[in-house]
Amino acid sequence: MMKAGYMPNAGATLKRIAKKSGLSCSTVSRALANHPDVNTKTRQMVKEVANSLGYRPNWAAKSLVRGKSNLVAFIVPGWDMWSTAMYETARETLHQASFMPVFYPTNSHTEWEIELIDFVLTQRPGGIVWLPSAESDIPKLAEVIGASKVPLIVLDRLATGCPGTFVCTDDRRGIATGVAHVVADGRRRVALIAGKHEHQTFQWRQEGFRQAVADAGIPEGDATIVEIAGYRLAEFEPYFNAYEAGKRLLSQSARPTAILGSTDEHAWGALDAARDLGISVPHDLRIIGYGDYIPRAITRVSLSTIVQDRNAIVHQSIHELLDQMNGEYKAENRMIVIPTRLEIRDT
Amino acid sequence: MMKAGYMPNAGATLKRIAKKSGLSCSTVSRALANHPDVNTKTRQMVKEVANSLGYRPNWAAKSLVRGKSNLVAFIVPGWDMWSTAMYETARETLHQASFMPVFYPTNSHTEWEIELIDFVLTQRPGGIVWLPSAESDIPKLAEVIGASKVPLIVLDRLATGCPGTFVCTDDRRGIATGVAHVVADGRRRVALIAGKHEHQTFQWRQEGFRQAVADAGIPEGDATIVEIAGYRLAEFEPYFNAYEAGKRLLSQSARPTAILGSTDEHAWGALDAARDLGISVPHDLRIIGYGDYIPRAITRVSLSTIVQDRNAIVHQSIHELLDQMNGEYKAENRMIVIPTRLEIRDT
DNA sequence: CTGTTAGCGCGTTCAG
DNA sequence: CTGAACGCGCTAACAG
Repeated sequence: MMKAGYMPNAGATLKRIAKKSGLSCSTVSRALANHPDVNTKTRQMVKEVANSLGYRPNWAAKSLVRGKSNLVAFIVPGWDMWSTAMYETARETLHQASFMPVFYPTNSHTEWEIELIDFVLTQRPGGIVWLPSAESDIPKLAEVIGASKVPLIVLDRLATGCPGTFVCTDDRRGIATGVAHVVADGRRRVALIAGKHEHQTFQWRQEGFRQAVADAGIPEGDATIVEIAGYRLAEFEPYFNAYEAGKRLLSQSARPTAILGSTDEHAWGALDAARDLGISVPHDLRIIGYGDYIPRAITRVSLSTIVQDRNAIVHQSIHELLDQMNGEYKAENRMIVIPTRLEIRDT
Repeated sequence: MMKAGYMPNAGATLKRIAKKSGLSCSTVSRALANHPDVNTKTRQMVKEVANSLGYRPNWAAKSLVRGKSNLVAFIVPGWDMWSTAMYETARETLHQASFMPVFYPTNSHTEWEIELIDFVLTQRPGGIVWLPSAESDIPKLAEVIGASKVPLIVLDRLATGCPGTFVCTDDRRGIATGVAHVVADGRRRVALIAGKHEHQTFQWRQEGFRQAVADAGIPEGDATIVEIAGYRLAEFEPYFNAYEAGKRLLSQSARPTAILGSTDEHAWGALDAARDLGISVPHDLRIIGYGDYIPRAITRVSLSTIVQDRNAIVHQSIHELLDQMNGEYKAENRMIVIPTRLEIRDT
């Protein structure tokens, strides 16, 4: 019995189609599923009846009987254009494999991410692509997802003890490329504005920075790392905090001649700090971001950045996920590293 | 029988909990649903067992037996930050009403939007919030959704024959406010860069413009409307096309001294055209957008714009939707108009 | 090629 | 307060 309010699709169901066309449920089911062994005429007829009734299959029933659904859940930061684009890119491939990508935006609030993942598991998805938000309690969530045995891809983070596949970019080398570039450009006082979260990937970016300045023979005092707090992308916290950090850095007597960000937002904050202090970029200051997910069409300045190759990341992820879903299990904690590419633009 | 690949939650189910705790399914069901007439101790025990088994209810089964699901589907342009923010705002309210908001991003491709809506209906959602993408075939889709009898809110568009509630901003007056402002500022040659789609809401913006310039006594030749094509937000088509249009407009001998956009992207395109032509904004040219959904933190220039009050829109929409879902049906084709507010910033 | 039957996991009667 | 039985809409196994 429908409860109240509305009667979905006027209650068009297999049974009703069966009755109206004088067939059995199974035949109707087979006809609509394009099962081979069903008379072409029958199929035709069934489809017409279904159409006339405005039939739309009941997804819940299908998932229930199958023991799992055809969903592939993208649990990703909602405000991050990176993730939206990723979803977009993944769609076609998944669709061909008759999976339905669904986008579950997180908002850098751990409690919500927990609740969301809980709900997603409730839907028995065929697979999960997870880009943990900066604040999420990765170990705990990883355990939960792990226990559910759903095929899992974790993006841009490392979650030890989590049974999925990790797809990251080469953080250390990425940042190092940026440092090498500005050093080659004659900048000998460099700074990194780094996010203050403990995710492995951000630590690697710091490591890459340290290593690179050491390799370049830059004295310790001339290489600064500023850790800033602030996670909420939606409120642009990383940007605003980086702005403040940038102002402080650039107000020093011996101010840096190059600033790298461990994300694009960080670099952007520094860029605006430079503008407001009247420092000319790139002449007096080089600025390099990391990620390439700020839409250039509306920024009026093209940020130079270490590009994370979205297409490669997504293709690898989806490929890997489909493999996992097909049971072609590869190994525990497989890790796929995607190379980065420095792209020099206006800064 | 689970098919293959994985066994969701190690197959923890009501029955298994029942067996392990020596109770019946129904008791377990009631206990977990916090049904009042169940012994407190029993409930306690059941919950512990459930927990130890890593039980997670099966969403499909629940939806199936209920005849509909607890989903509220947001079918909205994925690249539009407006919609992400909206989803975010709606979340809490819906959650309290024990609905689960789910975000289904569209991409300005009609075929995909059709497919998506088809899928969403398959999930028997409790309600739908729909912001039709620029290219979508509104009448057709409206009919489909209408036939499903799912409570529906349509945002920022008008879909005649569609049985939902419309929530729009006051387009005519909004644009008119913008025109009045620049005229009061002494600008007597004004242009509107308008999207070339036939959605009612964009027509209204054109109407508002025409009326306002007439009211201001501006001669016909000094008021221009440029219709531009290009829908795909993800590729910033509106921006790029507006940029070209802006260049053309501003290269005329008697160039406009104020340009309004019928969206923020349009205004932004004009703004960049002005920059590249060396025209000083706002001194020699005023530029006003519509919408206020370009994130100011990364644009380096704050666009003056006619603000669509997101909060009001969302609150009204969700309120209305919940009413509809509770069966408090109001009228066919109710229309809610949210006032706009001109906000003057850098342009 | 088609019909019959059973059961997916859960909520909901109706009896106790 | 608890249990037994039924059915939601659909697919799959087995007969014919």
